[in-house]
Order: sequence, then C-alpha cells, then structure tokens
Amino acid sequence: MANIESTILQNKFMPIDKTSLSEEIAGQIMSLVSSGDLMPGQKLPSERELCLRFGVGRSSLREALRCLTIVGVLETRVGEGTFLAMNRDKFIGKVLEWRVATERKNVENLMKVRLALETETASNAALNTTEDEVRKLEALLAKMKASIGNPEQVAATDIAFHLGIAEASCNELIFDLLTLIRSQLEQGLMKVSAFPGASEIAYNEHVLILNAIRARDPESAKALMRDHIGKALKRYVEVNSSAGTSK
Amino acid sequence: MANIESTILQNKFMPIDKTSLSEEIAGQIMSLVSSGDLMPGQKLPSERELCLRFGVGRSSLREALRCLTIVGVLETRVGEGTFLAMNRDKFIGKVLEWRVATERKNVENLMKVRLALETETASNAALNTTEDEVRKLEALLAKMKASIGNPEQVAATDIAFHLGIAEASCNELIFDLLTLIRSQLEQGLMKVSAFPGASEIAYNEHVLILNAIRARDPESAKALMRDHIGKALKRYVEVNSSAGTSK
DNA sequence: GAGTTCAGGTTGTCTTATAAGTTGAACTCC
DNA sequence: GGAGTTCAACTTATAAGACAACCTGAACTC
Repeated sequence: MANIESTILQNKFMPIDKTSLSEEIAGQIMSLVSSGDLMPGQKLPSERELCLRFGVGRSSLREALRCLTIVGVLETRVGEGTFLAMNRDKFIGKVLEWRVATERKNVENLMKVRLALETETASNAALNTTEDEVRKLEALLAKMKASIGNPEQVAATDIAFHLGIAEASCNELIFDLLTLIRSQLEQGLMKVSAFPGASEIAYNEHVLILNAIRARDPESAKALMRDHIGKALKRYVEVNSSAGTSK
Repeated sequence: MANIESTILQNKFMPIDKTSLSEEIAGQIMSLVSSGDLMPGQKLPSERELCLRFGVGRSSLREALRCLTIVGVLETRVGEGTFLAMNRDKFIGKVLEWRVATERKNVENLMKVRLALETETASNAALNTTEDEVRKLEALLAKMKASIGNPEQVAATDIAFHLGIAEASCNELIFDLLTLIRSQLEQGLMKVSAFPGASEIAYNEHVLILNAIRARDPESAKALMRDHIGKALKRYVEVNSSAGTSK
C-alpha cells in the first residue's frame, strides 16, 4: 500500500474518462455525419428502432438526440421523425453563443475581438455605405447627443451606432458576432462609461468616425474606430486594476 | 378563405419556433451562466430539486443538463452532483470533434472574419511572441516546406501556422473563434488550395509573415497577413464565380 | 373528385423503479 | 483517543412503461 507512486508509476495514472451512454451515442451519430453516411435532410430511424440498434434505453438515446437537436445538428418533428439538419448556420450560432457566454468575465478578450472586427466594419462601411444608411447613423448620433445625461439611453444609442456600422458593412456573421459580444459586454462596461464626461467623449468620437465614413475614407474610419475602442479598453483596464480584483 | 395574403398579411406570418422544454431549460441555465449568477465550479441544485423549481419532469430536465454536459459547460459526478465546469477549454473541443462537413456557402463571410481577426493576431504576435513560440512557428514552416507535394499535409501545417500565431497573441477567445472558423472552412477551401503552385505561394507568404513577427514589426505583420488572406479570398471568389453555382 | 375518418407510427413528457456512486455520521475495536 | 468499518441518506445513470400531441396515408363517405 505504501507509496506506489514512487516505485512504479509516477504520472502513469491516466484519468479515466468514462463517457456516459448518451455521449457515446452522440459521438457515433456525429461520426456518421462527418463520414457522409448521414446526409443533410436525411431521416434517422425512429427512436424505438435506434434504441434497439444501440441496445440502450430510450432515455439515454433521447439525451443524445436532444443534445444534437439543441445544438442544431439534428431537427426533430413530432409525428414525423428526426432528421439531419439542412444547414449548419444555427449550429455555429448556438455554440458561439454559448462560447461567448462563458467568456463574460473576460472583458478584455471580448474588447479585443471587437477591436479587430469593428476596425474592419468601419473600413467596409466607408466603402459600401448607402446614403440611406448614413442618414440612419446621423439620426442615431443626434439621438445620442440629445440623451446625454441619461446614461442608459446613451449606452443604447451607442450600441445601435456601432451595430449600424456593422450592418452597413454587409457581413451577417460579423454583425451577429458583434451583437453577441455586445450583449455579453453590457454589464462589464457599465461602470466604465459611467464616469463624468464619458458620454460627451464617446459622442465626439462617434462624430469623427461618421465623418470619415461620409467622406468615404476607409483608412481614417479604421484608425478612428481603433482609437475609439482602444480608449474604452484602456479605461476599462485602468478602472479595474486600480479598484480591486484584477483577476 | 380566398387569398388572405393579398389582403391583410403579406410576410406577417412568422414561423413559430416552439422550443422543447429541455431547450428552454438549457437556455435558462446558460443565461444564469452569462449573467454570473452561476460561477465556475459552483454546484447546481440536485436534479429532483431542479425538477420542482422548473416544474418539469426529470427526463426533460436531464435532456437539458446532459446536453450542456456533453458540450462541456457542465460537469456531473455520480453521487456528488452537477457543477458548472471550471475551464472552458473542453467546451469548444467537444464541438470540434463534431466537425461536421459539407456546406460552404458562407465561405466569404467566414474569410472576412478571419481577415479581421488574423490581421490583429499577427500584429499582436509581433509584439508579444516569445523566442520559444517563434521557434515553434519556424518548425511548422520547415515542415510545411518539406510536405509540399502532399496537399493534405500542407493544409494541416498551414492551419497550424495560423493558429500558432493566434495562440501567441494571447487571447483564448480569438483562438477559439479562429479554430471554429477553420473547421468550418476546411472543405470549402480545399479546391482553392489545390491549384498548381498554391503550396509554394502560401509557403512564401508565410515566410514573409514570420519574418515580420521575428523582426517585431507589427505593422508589416498585419499588412502581410491581410495580403495573405485577402489573396486566398480573392482566389476563392474567382474559382467559384467562374466554375458554376455562384449561390 | 373533395372532404372526412381513422389506424398506425412518431416525438414529447412524466412517472416509477433500480443500479451505482459519494458522503458523512455512527459505530466498533485496539 | 485513533484507525478502520458499517450504514443510511443522498446523488446521478439508466431503463421501462404510460399517455398526450402530432403527422401521414389509406380507406371511406358523399
């Protein structure tokens, strides 16, 4: 009984990963998908039959199917059956949503993603924006200016402005990503944007960005956006390093 | 009964998304996670109690929990309980195991996200990379050069190089996002990188990027990465517009 | 031919039962 | 008192049965 570890096995004890039945089933189904044996739209055998084939109870089987359904790999229709989903858009969507959700604490990482994506959208917006979209952005800025003094409303128009630019840059995926990130940042950034004069500063920077977009100057738009988000990030880091828990 | 659509409702019939109980439950739990009410490592109430609180049967509840467990958000230990997972690493990992194939219609959007994120990681890498990481990247390039003529291996080292840069830039979220995107792109980009001379071109561009990183020149690294990915995107668009189905 | 009915199959959900694992308190023995 | 054992009370894992809600297609009615 005495210290086996020192004699024979040091780090040789591998942790046993006993996967549950449902996880095993999900894995088998996914391997059918990636091998092409299961094609998009194709119908799977009924639950009862799958139970027989896998040799498991219906609960275990359903846990596996349901997992794949929620994630978006499968589609189930009552009375009809279970099918391999036609498009995987929702698939990525759900997983991304969860992935970003678990990252909520890490404001810095989220902000850096914003920095990367939004410098790009600003640049694209300067190249592609229609007159209509520019007017919409102008209206948002006017609303932002009018609501200075009301932090919540400022924050709302702030977000709308940024997402408006993303929308104008014609990439749904980026738009969705940024929307997700903003929803996660919402609470983390509250205290940063609450300091006196924050609204005015943000408004002024927005004006500069919109001017660059209106002037069809992608390089300036990009640089101004980088500056804008970079400052916000810097403020966040300062506030959080000075005021307590840094990790 | 005659054509309601023309009279009152044109596109007003929204598809009803009746979510299952388990999906609803999973959503609620995830919102607890993202709001911070549920912290990593924290124990959830027992299944029986959750059943009471949600007012659902145990099967529905377990389908939700199991889904989150398989995906890696939760951890369950028999006899102990269910916990919010400590690390999110495994999270994306599981989904990657399920790298579903097919479908490449969003290649352009995905590539643009790559463009935005990777110009940033290249720049960061030039600022932060340690000697050790540079050597790892060098080794990858050597391997890539050696495997020219073997498209699959070239593709593998190609991806490893890009993700290596992302890893060096110290942002897990960006790394995960890029990993996810690469898994989606894999097949879509196959035919683009299959044309004669593609491997050499990619290799040479990689060398330039690594040189910029080694020289601690973020601006060059960024510009070269933009050029590198931009060219790939351009080739993809050309190949797909000339050769058949453009949508 | 148009509409209705209905049997058989499908998923959705709840319930009950049992197996298997963990924990911590009580107990025994030296 | 301290080490080891036992055991009750909890947990999740899995299975099985029952019923509701739903879809499909064939048979039937008018």
